[in-house]
Amino acid sequence: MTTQAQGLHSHVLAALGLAITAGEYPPGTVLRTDELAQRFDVSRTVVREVVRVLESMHLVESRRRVGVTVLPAASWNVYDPQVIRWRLAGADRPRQLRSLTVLRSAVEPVAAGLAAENATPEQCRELTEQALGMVATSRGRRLEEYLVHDIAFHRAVLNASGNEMFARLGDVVAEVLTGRTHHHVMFEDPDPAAVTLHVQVAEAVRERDAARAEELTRQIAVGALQELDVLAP
Amino acid sequence: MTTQAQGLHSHVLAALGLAITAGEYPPGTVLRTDELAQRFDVSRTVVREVVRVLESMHLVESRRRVGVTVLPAASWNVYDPQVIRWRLAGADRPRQLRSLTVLRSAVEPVAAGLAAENATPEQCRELTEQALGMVATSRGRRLEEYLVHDIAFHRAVLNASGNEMFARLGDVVAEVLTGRTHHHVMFEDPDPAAVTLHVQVAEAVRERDAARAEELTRQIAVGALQELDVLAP
DNA sequence: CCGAACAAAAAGTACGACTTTTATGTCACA
DNA sequence: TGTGACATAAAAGTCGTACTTTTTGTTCGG
Repeated sequence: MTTQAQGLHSHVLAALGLAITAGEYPPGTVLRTDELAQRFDVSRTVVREVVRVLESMHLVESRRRVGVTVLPAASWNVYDPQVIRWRLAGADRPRQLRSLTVLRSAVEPVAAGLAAENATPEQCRELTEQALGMVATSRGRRLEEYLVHDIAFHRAVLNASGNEMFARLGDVVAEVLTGRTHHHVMFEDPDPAAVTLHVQVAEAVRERDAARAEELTRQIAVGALQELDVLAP
Repeated sequence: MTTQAQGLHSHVLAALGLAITAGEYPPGTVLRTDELAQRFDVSRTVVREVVRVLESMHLVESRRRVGVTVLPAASWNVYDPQVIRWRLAGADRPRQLRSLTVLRSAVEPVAAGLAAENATPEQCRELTEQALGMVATSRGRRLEEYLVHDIAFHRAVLNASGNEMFARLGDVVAEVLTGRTHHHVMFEDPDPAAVTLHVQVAEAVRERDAARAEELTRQIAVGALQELDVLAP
């Protein structure tokens, strides 16, 4: 689940990345490549490549004569999808989910407003289609199907905004929505009010009403934040 | 300037990263490690480490029997500070600056609102201090000094928000502000209205007036966007 | 007590041999 | 002529070892 892919490299990378983001090694801990090579039973070459990647994520810092030092969480590249996945898989998943939801609540309304101005007819269609898909699957414990449409909807909004920085948050949103759904008690259907809001956002975008699209999306975001408060007090 | 640091690795990484993000290699281009090793006159070991890092940024993909394939811009990790720096150094700097400013305009107001709720006295002091610093250096072509305070101010807001995702955008904002200043004609002093707004934001945060802090920051953001329209029509 | 020479430790780099995967071309068979 | 099995080779992946470079801690002399 974490991050498969074949190859020794991936394996070691996942193991170390997960361990570090989980706080298993307190900041300042030093690791030696030789030791790691031995521990994972791979060559130093592989370990070095892994360390370089970890270094590019600012999870560790490698210095001569010292070793590989684990960096404090404050310097991690928390926007790296890989890092996000590791952290969501780890212990402080609730905290992480909250940070990301707050980020969403800032970005998505603005993105929706821009989408209303920039969306192509094709993108409008996609948006409407996914909103309708949400309606169709919003009742009868079809949460998994609903999730697919939900993710596709938000991704579509972000893409239609025409801003690449927004568009690239699609993966993040997907992770958050997935995490949220899988943390819910799976017997409850989604909030009907939220579903309606999504349909209305699609409408607003189609009608080029930027202000309304933004405001409606803001309401969705508020709902998501409140929901989070209920789950993790 | 781009990204110093010593070592063959850094050198090759910078060269390749810069070239790829500059669009020098169209997506789909395949590079072979042996060829690269020869071209940069380093060992295959070094090239492999570089490729691994590039791969973690989703700039390239390495496949057996095929080589290292350059990926389309849509899959790049555009939130990676390193990638941002490369792109800002390259040709489509204006586009990049605009994307990032739009992102700022979405995030910073919300961050300011949260800062009003969460800022520690220490953070309030820092905020005020930087705002005053901006005032002090806002006249008399002291743009470089002004920039330092401007960056520190926005960084302080993002940090005070208490949200780590926001906090980590400090570097991005720093890049944007720096880029903007260095692109301006360096004879104009900053807009006095903008300076005032910063002072007012500091006030609002100090007085725990979240709505006002948010609104004022939104005005700053609007100003930044308009300014961008003037520069890059 | 301080500074400079020194020694050791760990990462950085290089090279060469070997393994594994896989795209592609080939050949036989239908 | 088309199709599927098979062989081939190309390129990345992995490993081990030897050597270089930087950095730090220590020791020795002033």
